[in-house]
Amino acid sequence: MKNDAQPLPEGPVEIDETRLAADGKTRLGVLEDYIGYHLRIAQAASFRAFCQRTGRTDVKPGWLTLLMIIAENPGIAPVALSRAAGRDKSTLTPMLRDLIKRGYLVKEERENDRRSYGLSLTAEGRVGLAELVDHAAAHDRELDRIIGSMKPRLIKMLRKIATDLG
Amino acid sequence: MKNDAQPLPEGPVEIDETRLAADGKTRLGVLEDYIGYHLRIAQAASFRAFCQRTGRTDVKPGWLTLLMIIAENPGIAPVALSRAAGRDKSTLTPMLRDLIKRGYLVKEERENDRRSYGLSLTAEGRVGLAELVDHAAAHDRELDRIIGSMKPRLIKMLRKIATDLG
DNA sequence: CGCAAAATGTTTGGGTTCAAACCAGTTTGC
DNA sequence: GCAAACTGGTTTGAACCCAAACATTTTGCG
Repeated sequence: MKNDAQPLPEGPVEIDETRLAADGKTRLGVLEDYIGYHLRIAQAASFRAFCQRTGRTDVKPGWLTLLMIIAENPGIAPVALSRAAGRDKSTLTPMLRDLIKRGYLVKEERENDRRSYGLSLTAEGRVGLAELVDHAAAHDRELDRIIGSMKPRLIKMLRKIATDLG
Repeated sequence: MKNDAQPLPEGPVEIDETRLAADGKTRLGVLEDYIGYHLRIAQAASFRAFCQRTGRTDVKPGWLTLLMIIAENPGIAPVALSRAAGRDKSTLTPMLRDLIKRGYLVKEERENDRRSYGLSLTAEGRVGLAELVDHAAAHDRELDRIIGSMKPRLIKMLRKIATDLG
C-alpha cells in the first residue's frame, strides 16, 4: 500500500461536482465511476416514473413487456418469453396466471410436447396492451426528450451489456 | 384500423436482427425502441453478474452502495443516504439494522436533532467494504471491457436520466 | 410564545424478483 | 427398448423494494 501524503490545500477546497449525488452534497467517491451504480439509479428512476404514470389504473407495469412480446410472437412458450423479457421463468408463473385469469391471455396446448404450451393475446388482452402502450409511449417520449439524439447509441450500449454479460 | 394487405414475399423473409431478443428468435417489435426496456435488461444482467461474483460470501450486494457512501460521508443521516443511494428511506431501515447488528456500522446520536442520527463505519465495516470493493472492481472491469471508451458518455447519459426524471 | 406544517425514521402491506428444489414429459445414448 | 440426461413449468423460500400510514421532533409563521 502506497502512502504518499499530499500537502493540504490552504484555500477553500475545489469540489468536483460530478462526484456528488443528485442532492449536490453527498460525496459518492469511486462509486461515481461504476457503471453498475448508474445503471441501477437510472433504471430505478425510469421505473418509478413509469409506475407513477400508470398508477391510477389497475394495469401493472410489469405486464407491458410480457404482453408486447406475446403480441409479436403468438404461441410463444413461457421459457422463451422468460428469456426475451429478461426475467426468471419462475417469475413469470404468477404473472401469467393473473393475466390468464383476467382474460388477457389464453393457453394453447401443444400436440408435440405436452410439457409446454403456447401463449396468445385475447381481444381483451389487445385492448389492455394498447392502453399500456399509450402510457409507455408518453413515458418514452420523456426519456427521448432527456436523451435526444444519443438514443440509438445508448440502446446499443445497453444491449451490448445485456448480451455480453448474459 | 387500416387494412392494406401487402403481397406476400416469395423468397425467405429478411429479418431485422436488431429487433430480435438475445436468443435471436423472439421478435421484440416496438419494445426494441424503448429505452426503459433496455435499461431494465442491462441492469438485471449487471446485477445478476455481480451477485454471482459475490455469491460465495455472506456479504450482500446491496450493501456496497450504502457502505461506500457512508465511508465517503461519515455521520451521514439515513435520509441523505437514501437519496444518494437511490432507495426509498423505508428500504434502508432493515438494511441498516442488519449492518449495525453485524458490527459494520454505528449510530451516533445528534445533539441538535433527536429524530435523526449519524452513521459511520466501524473498523470491521471498513474490512467488509474493502472486500466488496474488490468484487465490484472486478465486476466493473468486465463492464469496462464491454463498453470501452464509451464509458464516460454512458455514465453521463444515465446520470442525466436519473436526475431529470427524479 | 403557540400551533400548524414539514422533516425524520419506522412499521406495515403488497408487489416483484431470483435461485433451488421439484415433477412431469422428452430426448439421447447405448 | 430403456435408463440417464435434459427440458419446461411450478412451487417454495428468501431478499429486496416502494408507498402509505404513523409517531416523534423540529421549524416556521403569525
